[in-house]
Amino acid sequence: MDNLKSSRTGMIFLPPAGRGVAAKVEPRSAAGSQTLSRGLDLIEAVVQTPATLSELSKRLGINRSTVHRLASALADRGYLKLEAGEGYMLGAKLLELGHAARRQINLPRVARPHLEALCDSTGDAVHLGVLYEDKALYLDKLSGTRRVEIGSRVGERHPLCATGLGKSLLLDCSEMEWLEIYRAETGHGGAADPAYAAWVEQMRGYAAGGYSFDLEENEDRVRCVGAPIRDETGEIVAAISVSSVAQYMSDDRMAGLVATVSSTAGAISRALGWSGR
Amino acid sequence: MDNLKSSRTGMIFLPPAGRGVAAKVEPRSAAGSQTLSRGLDLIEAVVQTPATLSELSKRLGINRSTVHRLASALADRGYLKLEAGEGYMLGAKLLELGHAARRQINLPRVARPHLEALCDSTGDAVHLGVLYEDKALYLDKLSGTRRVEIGSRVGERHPLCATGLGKSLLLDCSEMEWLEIYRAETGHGGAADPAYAAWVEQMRGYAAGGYSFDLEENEDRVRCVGAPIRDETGEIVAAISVSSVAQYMSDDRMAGLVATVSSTAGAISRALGWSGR
DNA sequence: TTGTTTTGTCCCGATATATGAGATAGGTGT
DNA sequence: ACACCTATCTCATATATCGGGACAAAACAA
Repeated sequence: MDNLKSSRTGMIFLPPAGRGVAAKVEPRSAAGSQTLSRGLDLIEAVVQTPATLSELSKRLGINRSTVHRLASALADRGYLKLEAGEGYMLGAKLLELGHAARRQINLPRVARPHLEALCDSTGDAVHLGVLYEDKALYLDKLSGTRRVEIGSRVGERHPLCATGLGKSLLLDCSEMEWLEIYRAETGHGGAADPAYAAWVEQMRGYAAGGYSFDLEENEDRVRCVGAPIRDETGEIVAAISVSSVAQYMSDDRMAGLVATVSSTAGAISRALGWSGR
Repeated sequence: MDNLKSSRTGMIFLPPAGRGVAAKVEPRSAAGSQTLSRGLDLIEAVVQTPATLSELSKRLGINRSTVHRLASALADRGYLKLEAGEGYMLGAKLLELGHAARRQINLPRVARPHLEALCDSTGDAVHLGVLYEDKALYLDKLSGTRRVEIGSRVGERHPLCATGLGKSLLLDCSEMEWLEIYRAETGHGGAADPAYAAWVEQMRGYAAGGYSFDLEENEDRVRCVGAPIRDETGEIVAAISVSSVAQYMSDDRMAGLVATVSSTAGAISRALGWSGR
């Protein structure tokens, strides 16, 4: 049985998370404030699965009394909820705060420092973009330190199938969606189209590796390395790319850039609440 | 200017929240643990707008040193983030926790106790439902204590336009959407249709009041009072209704039930992170 | 430039505060 | 009936928190 999903609201009602065996969680650095840190440990100990008081006490290595005091304080304020027969679980306040956080955390500002670091370390032009109306919309651009300037501006929309950034936005799509998008963008494509077959073959490799290349496809003599940015749901919500003219972008250098770009994309993802990999 | 919204991901990038004058926040009950409570106060103090150390110190009436220790502890763990020139703002960890909370909090379980209380206090049948494929899908049902049984089951799908529960699911829709849904469901409707005009007139009243009635429209001799349930975004994600045969549902009694049903719906909404009204 | 007022960060003694052992009460299952 | 599980409460101890104050750096004004 598939999950019930309200077609209009998009809210999903999942079955209660299973009560698997929870690994002993190593409490984080008690930096600064023990009590506060323990309280946060408590919240995070319940992320995977609800737990009773003594379970939490064992996991965190804290006295039951202390756990009780902290947990009830958290429950009083809605950060946890004591469910009868289930123990403590995450509370509704966290939904509210998560929503508030999403309003405050905006992608361009969060990404900026990471993009600057990437630009400094590579010397090339760096782009940030999102999917918008079946195009890659550029939200930020940093010119590299090379002589040559890459001709692109914030606010411009570029093709999805022919740019490194655009391809990264599509890495999680199904092959059916790839076909649909490719057709919409190029006007051709299909099982019999050799150009499409080659493109899909490339995309499979990119999807498996979590990065993407642009080999002078969109603009002559311009090559890019792209990587996707994910939010707290794991969904791809944006992408970055490093671009330069072909003379600075040998195959070897591009292969080496993959790790760098992926690492930056991962850091931005984590700043958006992503907790994967 | 409208906000950029990725058509595929649905993620919205809002401009940074304005730095309005923030009212002095009265710290909640320091029940149990002062340190932990203050830490949580700190988080909640930056929900509306980012704030500097001394701003927070003033607002909460806590020494700057203490605020600094707590705030850096929170920042270390991602609950807050110190943005240069902006002060402290909500951190990415809250996105992660909000997402985890959404997986744990499932509507039927959260709603159950409230529905039971409502059923006990009214004596009538109580339903919980969501929008699913242009119908109202019943997720839970409690039979009342009356002799007569309302014939409906969990898992059934009922019309949107002719039930109290269904109408409540539609309260936030635009009039254009109302027309569309009404047409799809009844096969008629339009500016010239007197039945549709009357229906829309009723819906306007319901939308303004935040409740809905079913006056023997769906099933003969059955009347209902419905109210919408909202999540942390304020969106209507479900609805409840109280149903009984007409002999127990005088106009006066229905008018009186509005407050009761709305109150229950509000309580469930708050358990889903809603912070409105 | 210089002076003024922010910002975040750090230190350290006094004491308020969190801690944890243990006891209690209410369930649940055998 | 029992044993064993919850969550909750009390209280003496000492520890971790508190807050005054000092600091460097940055932002701002003159």
